[in-house]
Amino acid sequence: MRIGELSNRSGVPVPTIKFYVREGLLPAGKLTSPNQASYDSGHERRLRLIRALLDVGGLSLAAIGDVLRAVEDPAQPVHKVLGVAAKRLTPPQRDEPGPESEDAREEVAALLKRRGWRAEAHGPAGESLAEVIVALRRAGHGGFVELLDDYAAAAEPVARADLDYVGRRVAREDLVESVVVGTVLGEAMFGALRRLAQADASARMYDGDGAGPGGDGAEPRGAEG
Amino acid sequence: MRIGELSNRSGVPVPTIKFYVREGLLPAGKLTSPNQASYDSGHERRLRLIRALLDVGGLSLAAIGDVLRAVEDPAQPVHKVLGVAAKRLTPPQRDEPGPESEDAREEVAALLKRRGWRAEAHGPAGESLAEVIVALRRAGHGGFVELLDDYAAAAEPVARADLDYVGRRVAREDLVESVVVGTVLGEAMFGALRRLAQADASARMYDGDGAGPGGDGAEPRGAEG
DNA sequence: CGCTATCCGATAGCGGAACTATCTATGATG
DNA sequence: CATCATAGATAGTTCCGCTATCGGATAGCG
Repeated sequence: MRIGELSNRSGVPVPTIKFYVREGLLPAGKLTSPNQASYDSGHERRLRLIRALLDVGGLSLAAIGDVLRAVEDPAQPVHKVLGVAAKRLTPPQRDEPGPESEDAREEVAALLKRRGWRAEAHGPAGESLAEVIVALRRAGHGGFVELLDDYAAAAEPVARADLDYVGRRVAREDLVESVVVGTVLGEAMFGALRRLAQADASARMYDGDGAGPGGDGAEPRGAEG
Repeated sequence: MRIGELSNRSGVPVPTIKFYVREGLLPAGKLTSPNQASYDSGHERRLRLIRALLDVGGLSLAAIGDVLRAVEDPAQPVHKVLGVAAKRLTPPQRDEPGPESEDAREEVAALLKRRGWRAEAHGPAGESLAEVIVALRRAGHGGFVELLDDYAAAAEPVARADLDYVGRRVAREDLVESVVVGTVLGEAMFGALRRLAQADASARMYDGDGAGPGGDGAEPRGAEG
């Protein structure tokens, strides 16, 4: 297919497709003549993946580029690709280290030990956890950190489900892509579910189980949607 | 204190503080003379909150402004503030609705029913869940949607923990702020934990159960290709 | 009283991200 | 043959989150 059709199918404007090619996010079409290139379903799929990671996953184009290149590189072990995805999922920190960071890092390490997790406390995920802890404390909500273990307990079955989904893949590239999609879009999915579950818990708490003081009283209907 | 000290304490440059004031994120200092204003610990706290939501939570300044104004408005019921936070947590969608969105929305409604959640299927959280589902399908990973129930099950205890934390607050503004912080920073916290748990699960799966170091960071000895 | 550091408030500029517009040359298509 | 889409290149645009600079006023010190 030509670029116009690719644009129609994917909903991405032609100039944007060209831009993505320039940025190395999308392989160029196969030139059939000096001013004509043909694109296939692989391009379409890639384009949809880019948009998903961009719009829903919230990754930057630079991050997407890194991830996609890692996915395509057969020399990259799976967990390294995941590492790239994880690193680029969170914006770069801008704090200087400081002693509070040290404390937070130790807490992360202690948590890993407590739960017997085989993960590097100083990898990207551990670092971003430490950053969150620091940020919570600095914002005056250090108490929230007490929920760490509850959160960690909930994260285990989620991670198992992720890996289970991934485990059904056969081809390496499929597998790696699944990991990335699962990590990035799964985060968005869980976030939305969590907010729904919060709404439910909040409705029960503030409306009571059928009526109640409600705290504020501007609730037209407590349930359903 | 004067602006210089506020800057030193919070680590935010003076021009940036002024900028935040201009943007309505931070109340202006109390003028003691035409060119002198004094700031208090409330300003400092607010500043730390802004930075936490910005750096770790990934909210935009505009979103933070909306949230903070909602927090400060005593007329806003708690769940509305949460709604603002939830809405601004996810970037605005840019898809036209289409039939796939309709399917996804129905799936969300069905999920809520299945789990007996009292939440609005068409509120911001429900909408973003539907968007994630659409994005997964469009990216060719519709299978991931099968994990919805596993994810939802894990989200329940997390939401309970959140509400439990929030429930310990007394003053309304404290309470609302806790909800926001919990929602926004909690998401980052869970995301990091999930990636750690994935690293653990992945290490067990790919390295075998007693082999070497797992994790997603730098692998000293090449585990594979 | 003078001196300098700081401050307020306002305006303008900057750098990065993600496009978007325009242009030329060339070949595809009816 | 005329029109149209395309490749490839360069330049421009919009938004965001600051950052720099400036004019005037004041603080506080000797």
